Amino acid sequence: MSLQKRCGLPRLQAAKATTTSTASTTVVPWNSRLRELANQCHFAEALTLYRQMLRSGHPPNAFTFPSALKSCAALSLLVTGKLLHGHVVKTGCEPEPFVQTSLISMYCRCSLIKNARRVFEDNDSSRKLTVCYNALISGYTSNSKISDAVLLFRRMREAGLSVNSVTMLGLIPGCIDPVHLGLGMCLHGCIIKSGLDIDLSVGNCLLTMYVKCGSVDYARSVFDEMPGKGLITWNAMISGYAQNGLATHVLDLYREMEFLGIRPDPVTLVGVLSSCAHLGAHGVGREVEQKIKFHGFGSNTFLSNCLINMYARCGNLVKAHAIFNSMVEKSIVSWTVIIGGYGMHGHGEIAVQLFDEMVRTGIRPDKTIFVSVLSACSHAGLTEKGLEYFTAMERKYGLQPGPEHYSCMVDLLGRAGRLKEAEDMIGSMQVKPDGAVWGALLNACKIHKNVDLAELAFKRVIELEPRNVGYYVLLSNIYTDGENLEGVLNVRKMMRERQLKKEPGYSYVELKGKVNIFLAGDRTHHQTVEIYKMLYELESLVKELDEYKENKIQGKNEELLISEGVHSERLAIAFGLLNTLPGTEIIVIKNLRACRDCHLFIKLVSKIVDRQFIIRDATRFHHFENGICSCKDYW
DNA sequence: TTAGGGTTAG
Repeated sequence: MSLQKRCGLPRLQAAKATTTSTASTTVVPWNSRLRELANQCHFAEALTLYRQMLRSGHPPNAFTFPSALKSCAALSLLVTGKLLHGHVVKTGCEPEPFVQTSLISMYCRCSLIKNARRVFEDNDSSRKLTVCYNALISGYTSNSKISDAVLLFRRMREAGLSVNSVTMLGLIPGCIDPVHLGLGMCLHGCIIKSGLDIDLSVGNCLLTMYVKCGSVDYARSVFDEMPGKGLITWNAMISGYAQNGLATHVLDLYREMEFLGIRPDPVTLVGVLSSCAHLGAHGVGREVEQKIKFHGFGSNTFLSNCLINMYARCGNLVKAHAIFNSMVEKSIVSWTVIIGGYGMHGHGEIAVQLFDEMVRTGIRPDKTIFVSVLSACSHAGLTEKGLEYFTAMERKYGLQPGPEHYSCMVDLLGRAGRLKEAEDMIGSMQVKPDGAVWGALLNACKIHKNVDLAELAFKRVIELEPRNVGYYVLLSNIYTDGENLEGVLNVRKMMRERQLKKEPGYSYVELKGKVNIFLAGDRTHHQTVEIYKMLYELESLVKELDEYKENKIQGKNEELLISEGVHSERLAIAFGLLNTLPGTEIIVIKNLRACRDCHLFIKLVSKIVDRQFIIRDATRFHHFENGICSCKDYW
């Protein structure tokens, strides 16, 4: 069957299109409508109109093809695109630079770079305009062929063609990988030299490039130096900070934006909410929820998903579930975040029920939701259920498990004490195990005090992630548990040799929408003097407690022999006490696990002052029950 | 009348 018949397009009469012919004047209203539809992203309708146009005997001309080809490109309709190419040739429109550009762009969008190149090379060089080069450069970049894009860029300059902002917008996204940062910086130099840095889109694109390369400081200097910032600029910087885990920077920038009276859009608020979730900044999150209502973004599924995630991570599952229930259209992400929320707080049964309910509503699970549900099973001790889901994942849904699923399974079996099965599962993996898989086994060895297997897991995990301090700490703690001092010293020696240091622990308290961060021994806060005074008083009061004194004297409970010190948690507690009224709930968030010492300190302080303290780990809520962490930390 | 580009959740 011919391509034309397959696509339902009528045979085209050869008709030379010139702007002066009588035929072309009759097609003007068709072309206008076609362009209108394509510009409004009604691509399928645009192609239907194109077919109608041909059937009614109106031959297309050079003004018809760009809109039709753009529609094919947007819908990735390569067969129709090739057919249109045939029409272009038949009507003699091929040399037209605008048509040529549209053809190049269509082939690039359909990932047929060779055809795009052929169109480009087959044409007379005198008709190759900047736009043609731009289309092919952008095509190379979006098909991960950055070196070809650069070669073409050089050729373009050698041909004496002018380079404009769109050329740069085509090239820069090719440098979004840290390995291409050098090239990106060269382009940045070129941009400044040619004065294109004043273009808002170029600035936004450069900023995004630095963000994706992880060079947030460079991104910030581009941001600061941009003469006119648009909403996209603010959003790019906010989501850039969020993607790089710099949540406090996100909140500061959002405050600045508010101060300047710039109205946020849903994209801004997505970045802000993900940072609130990261920090456990419940208050700012609530404020953002009000803003969402105020601006009428309530029906935005992205934002609802972010709100659910934020409330769930801040421990407010009631609110998270209420938002989830109120959503008219729930996406798979909505189900993933609510299931993940219940899972991370140890409510595995609810997570499992929700998963089954989702499947009943006809949503097909994807790989990500299996991570949520498997990890929920693992934290709630639902071992058999987890194994059942893991089998169904491949057999029923045809999803090949990745390392992230195996690490959940190793964790699940490991926590249940089935260490041999966990080890065998790693051995049976179709994909290469990553650090998290061996790390899960190492963690299980700590729980079940299996030193031999721990040493093997440590050996493997260190091969994969030699600079991850957490694993050294874990092994050292395993040795401490087994009273193996030599082992502890060996780990410390290894760390010294490799110049590894444990990441400093910090704590934060959110107050009146501002996140107040403290490091151990921190003296940078503007209330430092009052905080230290308060901490000193608290420590003295704790020692006065009968409970403390009695245990100390009789040596009944070693746990109550807490040490003195300016731990970050204690500074956060003192700060919270200074700035809140009696009866308030103070949530202290930790970046790493809070030490047992600090949990005891909080417990005793709570007896003296009328405040309710909750200490939460920013990423690992499941280690805490009723605000008390069950993990020991000997460092 | 015509083409090429930048920010978004689990």
